[in-house]
Amino acid sequence: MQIIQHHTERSLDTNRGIQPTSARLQQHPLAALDPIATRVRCRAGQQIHQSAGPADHWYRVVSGAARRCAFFADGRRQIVAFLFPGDLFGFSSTGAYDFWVEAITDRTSLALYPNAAVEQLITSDAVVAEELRRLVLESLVRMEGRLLALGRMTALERVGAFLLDLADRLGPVAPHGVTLPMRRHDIADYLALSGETVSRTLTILRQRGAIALPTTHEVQIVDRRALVPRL
Amino acid sequence: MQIIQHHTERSLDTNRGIQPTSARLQQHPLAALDPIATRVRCRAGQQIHQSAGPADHWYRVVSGAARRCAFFADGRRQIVAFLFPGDLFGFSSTGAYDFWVEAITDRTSLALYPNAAVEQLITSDAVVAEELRRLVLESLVRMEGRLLALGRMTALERVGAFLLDLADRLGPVAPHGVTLPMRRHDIADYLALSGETVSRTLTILRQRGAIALPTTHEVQIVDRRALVPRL
DNA sequence: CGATCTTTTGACCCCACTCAAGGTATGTGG
DNA sequence: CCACATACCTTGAGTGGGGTCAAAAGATCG
Repeated sequence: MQIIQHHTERSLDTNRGIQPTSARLQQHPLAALDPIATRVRCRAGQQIHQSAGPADHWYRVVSGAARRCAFFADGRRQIVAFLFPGDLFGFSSTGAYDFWVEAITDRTSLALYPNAAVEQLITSDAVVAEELRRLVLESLVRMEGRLLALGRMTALERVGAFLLDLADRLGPVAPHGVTLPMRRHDIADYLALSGETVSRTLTILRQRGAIALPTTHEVQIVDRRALVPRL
Repeated sequence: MQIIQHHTERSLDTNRGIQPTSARLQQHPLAALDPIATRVRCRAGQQIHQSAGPADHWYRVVSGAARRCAFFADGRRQIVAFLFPGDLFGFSSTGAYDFWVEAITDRTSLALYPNAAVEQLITSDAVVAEELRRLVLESLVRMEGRLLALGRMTALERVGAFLLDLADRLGPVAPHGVTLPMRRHDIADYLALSGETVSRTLTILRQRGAIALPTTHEVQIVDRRALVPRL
């Protein structure tokens, strides 16, 4: 689940005068709480948050990248979501599974918002409440897409869809080149594959001319249609 | 197939007077809208709703059971969720994929609430808004559990977890016996397996003494722990 | 009580996993 | 700047869990 993709264009309100909230939303839904937010910096691999029971904070990724993981007792790992700047998390942390959030890159920084303050903001500010409702619904829809991917797509389709999704999220400006901040093994655990299969699949896509790999962590999308599994 | 019996029986509410919200919530979050709700009855296999674009109604399952499916162009199917009495849906329908909702059993009946009315209720009634927020978050958490299942569980673990989940949802009173309203192939598309594998897996669980199968569609859970993949 | 659909079981196959080895990027100390 | 260590990535060979195809056995219903 990619928790949130911040749609700034939605907030480009022409009426600035009377609505301070919509002006704040040009940044992010919780901007009103920034004065009381805590900032945290992490290095690559560092654990940010472990959910044992309900979270006491909402988190917002400010810069860098993070992964939200679930572990089985025997070591199997599933990455539930990759988190990028603007993404919120923490609100769906129940203690059902062993969820971790870890930084992927050095210099990953986050803002922490106390749960109580967020809940108070939701009840007091209708625009924020609306925006958060939209964000949670959006992450639900994203989740359903991931369900299809993990359930019924082949390795080629999963990797293709992943690259397209990442290109949309990370490079709206340059939609044909993405820098993957995560390792192959992370992609594997995100797509429910093995690291070797991810490698092999990328090689196949390159040989087919669907993508180019200037460096190990840079991907250029050459033939977009070759990556889409027709639904 | 189209919806046939579209008789709008107004809900038979005994208490029509003004009630505090908390009293209404003893029934369900949208109870306040029951007076304007539409009732629909379906037979097995009948299509209830197809999402082409945002839905114009919220739905609540009153009785029976339904499945929410997504289809690929080549026929691959993934059942996103099974819907049972009390479950709400329709709110996460975006046009991204081809989602259908179909009745599983005869005499499945639903209540339809106009989108506009629901949204107005949300903004006007804080308790309802809170309750719905809780429900959406709950379905998000459920979804994350499914992601783990489809991503990293074996066939045995998926079927085991499915039976336990269903027992919790359908038989809180008699936790050791469940009647499965759906066919094997539905379970398969829910768990991202083949129908044959579901059959084989149930046989294995029976042979191991984890479950008993008095009839094809009745399951008794004999050894609960044998069904749990230790997380 | 025959027609049709669903479930079970068997035989075989394939996609992706595992194990393993070699190659490449990254970092560290001299 | 280089030598070395330590990741990480790629590629190959072989295996296995679950898919597909097929047929028989149950269920369901007119």
